[in-house]
Amino acid sequence: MQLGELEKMVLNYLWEQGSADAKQVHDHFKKLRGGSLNTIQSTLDRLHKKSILLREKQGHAYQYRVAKDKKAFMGDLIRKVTLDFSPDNDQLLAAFVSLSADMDESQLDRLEQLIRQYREDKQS
Amino acid sequence: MQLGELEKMVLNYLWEQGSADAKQVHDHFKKLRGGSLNTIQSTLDRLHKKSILLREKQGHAYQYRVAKDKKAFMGDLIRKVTLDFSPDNDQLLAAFVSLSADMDESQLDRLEQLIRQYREDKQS
DNA sequence: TAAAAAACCGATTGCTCATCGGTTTTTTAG
DNA sequence: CTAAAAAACCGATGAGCAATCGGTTTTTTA
Repeated sequence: MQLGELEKMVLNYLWEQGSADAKQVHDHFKKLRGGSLNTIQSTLDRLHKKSILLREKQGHAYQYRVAKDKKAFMGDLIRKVTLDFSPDNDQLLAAFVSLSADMDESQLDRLEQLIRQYREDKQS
Repeated sequence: MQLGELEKMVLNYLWEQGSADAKQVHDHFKKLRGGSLNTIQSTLDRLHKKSILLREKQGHAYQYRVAKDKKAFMGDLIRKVTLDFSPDNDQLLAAFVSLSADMDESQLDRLEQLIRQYREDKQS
């Protein structure tokens, strides 16, 4: 399962908006990139079939929203692209630190803080 | 740019071996999954064109090796799939911690240790 | 220098995303 | 209640890319 350019844009829009129907999404994107309502419709449908979007009939039209919040979604994405290359978490950690090569002190602080927080959450 | 199944397997093999020519790669995979030498050849070529593999004529045939080590490669991969969803690093960090939800204490320890080490390396 | 090995080229197949026309179903307004 | 409008659904087309491999050219080597 692979995300296309429009799909990614739609996801970002839906995270911003919380939820929206096809028309709203189309209204937003027709200025930015054109394309018919049908294209948006089928993109929403594709994402829904992939279980990335949830939908619910709210009055007349389906309201779509992303099933997971952004950080969980990104976490899954990272795990997915990573899994083919490292069964264990150790190399994932190493990759992450390598990725952090352009992070500054404050961001490393923040990462440490997140780890602490995560440990606390875990305890409860 | 997107990696296929065979391409990923070849990459893993090359990280294990350090380097190999088409024949060696084919010998390895024909048991596991069949396929002709030509298929391996063009897969190596495709990866080479993508600049993921380096090659150098060593005697008769090209020796292929992965341009980056595994952790740098994975780091790049993570950054790539992530970039479409978060311009800033903050959400990447959050995603990573969310991904870590199934990590145990010892792995969190290890992550902290890697951060410390990274900070030291940075200083020099 | 001829045979063997390797590299290269190009065609085919099988995905999947993007796109949209047309049809059916549902909603709504008169 | 029914006709028009809106929304959903269906199916076709085109583009892009990985996998596959046959055939040809180039290079190596015995």
